[in-house]
Amino acid sequence: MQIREQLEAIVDAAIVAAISDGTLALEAAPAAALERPRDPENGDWASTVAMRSAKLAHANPRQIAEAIVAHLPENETIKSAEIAGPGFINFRLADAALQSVIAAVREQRSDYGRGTIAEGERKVNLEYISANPTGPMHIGHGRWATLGDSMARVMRHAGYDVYEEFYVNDHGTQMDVFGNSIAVRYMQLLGHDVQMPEQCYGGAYVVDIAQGIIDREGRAYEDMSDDERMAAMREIGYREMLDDQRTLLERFGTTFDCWFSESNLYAEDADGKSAVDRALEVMREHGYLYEAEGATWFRSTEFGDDKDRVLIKANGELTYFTSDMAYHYDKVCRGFDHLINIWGADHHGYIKRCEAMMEAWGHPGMLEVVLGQLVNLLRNGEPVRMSKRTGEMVTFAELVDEVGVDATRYLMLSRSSDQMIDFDIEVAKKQDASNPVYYVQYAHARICSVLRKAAGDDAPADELAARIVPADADLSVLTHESELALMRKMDDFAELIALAARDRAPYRLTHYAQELASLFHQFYTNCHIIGEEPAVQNARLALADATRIVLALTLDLLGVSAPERM
RNA sequence: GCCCCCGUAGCUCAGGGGAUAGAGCAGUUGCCUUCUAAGCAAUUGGCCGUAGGUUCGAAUCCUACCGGGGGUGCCA
Repeated sequence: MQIREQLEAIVDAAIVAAISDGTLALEAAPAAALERPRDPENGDWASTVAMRSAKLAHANPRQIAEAIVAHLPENETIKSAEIAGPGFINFRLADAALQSVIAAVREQRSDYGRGTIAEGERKVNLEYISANPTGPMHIGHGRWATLGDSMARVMRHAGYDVYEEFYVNDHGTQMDVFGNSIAVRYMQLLGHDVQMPEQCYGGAYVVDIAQGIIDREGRAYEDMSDDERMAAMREIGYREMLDDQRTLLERFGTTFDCWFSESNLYAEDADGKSAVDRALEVMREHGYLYEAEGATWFRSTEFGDDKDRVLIKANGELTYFTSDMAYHYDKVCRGFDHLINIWGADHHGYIKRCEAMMEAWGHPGMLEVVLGQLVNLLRNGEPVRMSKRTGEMVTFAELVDEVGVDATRYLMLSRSSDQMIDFDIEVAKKQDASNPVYYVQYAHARICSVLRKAAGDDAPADELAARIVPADADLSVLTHESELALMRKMDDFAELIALAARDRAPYRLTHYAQELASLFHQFYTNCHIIGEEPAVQNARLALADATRIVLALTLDLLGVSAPERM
């Protein structure tokens, strides 16, 4: 049990006791209302319950606080409880209570801070990136990749059952346009005088794809009809783009449980019906479809949307929204408790209609859209739009090539998703103190170095720790302020995970990692480890090892590596 | 017009209704013959955009306004 939970139970008991013997005039027991004081002078934990319940209890907060303190049961957790200011109850923890964190971390290892989520909320579908397979991913996709991946890791640690999904938009006219773009380039490269039509994909990568086809298969497609050639090139280009995306994301450490193909929504089953047909049917049964101006509309204004939305255009084609409706209907049918989509801020106008369709099916609130603000790419403070190599938009792949996975992930994650990011390539590349990722990794590497030194050999850190740090080390000698501060911070971990998961806010872990690293560096400076008398050395090694475990775990949840040497 | 995000130190940003608003960077100054100086310590720096409201208590919640960014297709 976490220290906070123990303390909460003790305070709850005191409140109940004060109420039952009439000292406190309240009908129901208020919550313990514990928080970490900003200033450590005010104790390890503080309760604001006295001030919160002053009105209901018709008493002044300090009196209430006194009543609660007087009823605190015997325990080994609290060293002192004093009343301060307008009615805070400031608790100081017994050293032994704080020290128990070290044993807990070293025992639970990568399970430290794991939580549980109740059935009925647990199964979550998380869809993110979903870049079109018609071109390379850009910087924004990099942000969603990092955010989605880390969110999944953090939510899993908090106890959610997260299913990660990438929606592949491989249906629709854009694919034909893409195929045609490659075909035109192909013919041009073979010396034919054909013009690239308007609204085609003009990027250099399209030429690369066409050249690749020529390199592998030569003139095999030269004599086909335009339609046949377009269809063939569409398939080749699609495979190539999808492979590129998968390869890059794997290298970036982001994997999916499912790559969901949009075209599958149009595949007919034994009854000759597709997922799209069925989704439309269900919506019609619910009575939210109508015909007007030759088109079929979804009455989304019923649920607060600005205007109704077209599903079937007057020319008989389906809109993109119809695909999305079928896709989400499919997700609902697959039995998730909750659906989360990560979108760029430029898609925010699309949210209302999607929420509307969920509500129309009787699942209000089931879809949650996490909007991420966009990324501005800079180099030395100057905006960069163009890649030096291609003269086009800098791609995500180029960014990872230049900056590296760890620094890219850390910087993308270090800001709240509703904060716009100015990503400066040159700053990201710096391997010095201005780059927080190295500060955190350095703390981890430093601990590993201490373990190596203490053991006298170069085995991996886990092995060294198991060998040289006794599991039952006497921790009572750890009473230095920088030792206690480190333990307090580690005790905050479970709560951090629960909050970061709840708020879909993995960026909080970057701040935590920096704080923990900073506290370790202070401890390292103030408290020597190797060469102290054995009891002290063992206890400090245990503390350092626990810090190593929590740092590595935090970095892992961010998808950032924890190097043992730097 | 309507919708979303942002406005806190010179810069980039934290701040789950609580005490004297924090961190990193940048600036200044110290600390390596001892476990990694990619480190530590000290110091400079604030009408929390403005005005109201709710509250015992507001940077935090509500309303209006000001400033910056984005969105508002029978496109995909």
